Amino acid sequence: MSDGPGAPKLEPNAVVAVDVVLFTVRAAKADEDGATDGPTGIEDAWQVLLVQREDAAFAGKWSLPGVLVRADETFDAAARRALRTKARLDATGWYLEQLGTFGKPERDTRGRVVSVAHLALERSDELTLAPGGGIVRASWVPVRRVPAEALAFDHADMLRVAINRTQSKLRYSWLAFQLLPETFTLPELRAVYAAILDPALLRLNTGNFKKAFAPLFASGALAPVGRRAAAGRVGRPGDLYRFQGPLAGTWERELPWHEGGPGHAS
Amino acid sequence: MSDGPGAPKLEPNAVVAVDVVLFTVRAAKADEDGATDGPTGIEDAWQVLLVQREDAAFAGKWSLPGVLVRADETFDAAARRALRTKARLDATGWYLEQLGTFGKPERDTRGRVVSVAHLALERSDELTLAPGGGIVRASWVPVRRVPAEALAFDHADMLRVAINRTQSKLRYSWLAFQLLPETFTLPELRAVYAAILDPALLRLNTGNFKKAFAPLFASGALAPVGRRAAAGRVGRPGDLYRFQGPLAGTWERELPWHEGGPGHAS
DNA sequence: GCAAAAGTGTTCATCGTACACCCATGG
DNA sequence: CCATGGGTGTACGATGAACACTTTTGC
Repeated sequence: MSDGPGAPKLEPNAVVAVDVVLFTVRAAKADEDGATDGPTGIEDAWQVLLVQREDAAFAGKWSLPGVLVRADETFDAAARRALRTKARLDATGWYLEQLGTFGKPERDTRGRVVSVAHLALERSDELTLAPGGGIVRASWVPVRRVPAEALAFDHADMLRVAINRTQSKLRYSWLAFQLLPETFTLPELRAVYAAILDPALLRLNTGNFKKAFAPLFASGALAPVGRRAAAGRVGRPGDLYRFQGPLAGTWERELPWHEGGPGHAS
Repeated sequence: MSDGPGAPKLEPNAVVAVDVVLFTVRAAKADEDGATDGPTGIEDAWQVLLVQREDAAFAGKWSLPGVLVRADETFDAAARRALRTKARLDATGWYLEQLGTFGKPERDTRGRVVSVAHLALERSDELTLAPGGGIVRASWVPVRRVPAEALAFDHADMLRVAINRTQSKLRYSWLAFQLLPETFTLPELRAVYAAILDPALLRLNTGNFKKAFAPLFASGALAPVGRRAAAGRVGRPGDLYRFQGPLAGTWERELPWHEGGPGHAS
């Protein structure tokens, strides 16, 4: 609802906040925990930013970075401010979209708090996290290892919605390129899809993977640069590519590999 | 954001409301305007509920039904209440989902009004509209004939989002059945898709249309009843079917007919 | 019986998957 | 020079679109 202009001011009836689910894809850290990995751990490369607040009342609880929305502030601005003040991240220009609004009457004990959840995506190679005001810790946590119980409020619900949205959107949009550097190799691109959608994609034939992007190559949205990718440990380094298409665009058709990974025929 | 429990009450900083975009598919009315139709007019069958408020300040403006959210009310409940109090519709059990939240600081002159837009779908054969409190008119308006300028506030934005969401969701979910009676014919089902997605679907071969629902027939979610459909003007009446699957489910694959209608080959 | 509309089955082209082969780098 | 991994091209099978044919109604 929204009422007539010139009418008397309305009485505020709720507290409006924003929370941000910031995803990234980064090498699954083997530090800190030492060597606990069995397989490659590509599925742990998909990570989310979580913060831990000072309040003793929240001992041990993680939460998504969030702030109250200011009087003259858009949701978008508030979401970026949340990243700045809670994790010292400059989110200017980052991909950011609204996820949905969570407003169950009992979700916060301090009154009717309505939170507009947002989804943000950014590559994190060059980012450094630092706890902001009222925060003791800010960390990247593998999405699939987030313990739902350890999240404050209904942040587990928000995360679940963010996961679903990201996975679906990866299928019919060019979201993946937002998680890669300016230039990247096809194997790196494949890693993003594998981390978020299905690890089995890593075992998919390289040729078939490239063919899925044929329309992008045709339209020039995805263009090769110059060979070398600073050779890795072994094997031929991948060719470098650059993405220069509209991020918001959608595919004409869905991506070929549906859930369950490759190997459907025969 | 959301802060610690046991903390002092937070000061409300905004007015939270809900608005509802209620869609239906009904025979494009030829009344009122007399005979203005050239072609079939199937695209006018997709209609949205709009109301006109008493306030002189809004002379001539249409808006989506909406209400302020009460202290202990969920968004869902508020949205259904909006339909009840503005158009005398009992929306119990209707399909209802959250669309997104609109909160630009300047969208309402009476303060910071944040509106959670909702999408509702229901068949309207047995519905009767009646203006509710503060409303002078409640009408079904063909979606493609809604003049953006005639809508109050940012309701045109909400409608646009609702249109896109409905069209996409029609492709990978069973939303269409929500707009049909208990039993219906395949031609009626096709009419829903044609009205919302593409009129060209009406010229699509009946066999191919049915084949698109093969997985539904196989799973038993879509089952035949008994032949007769009370013969129409001419031609053989369609077989009657009943849908009894989960509404929220999604397809394994996308629907075959992509935008642009049939006739892609040769 | 003729036109119109619903429903059934078949054919053909397209596209996704699998597979075989070539190229480049590290040890 | 051999193992490993990236890149290219080809062949087969599944599926969607077009079409020919049957069934049922109104005039």
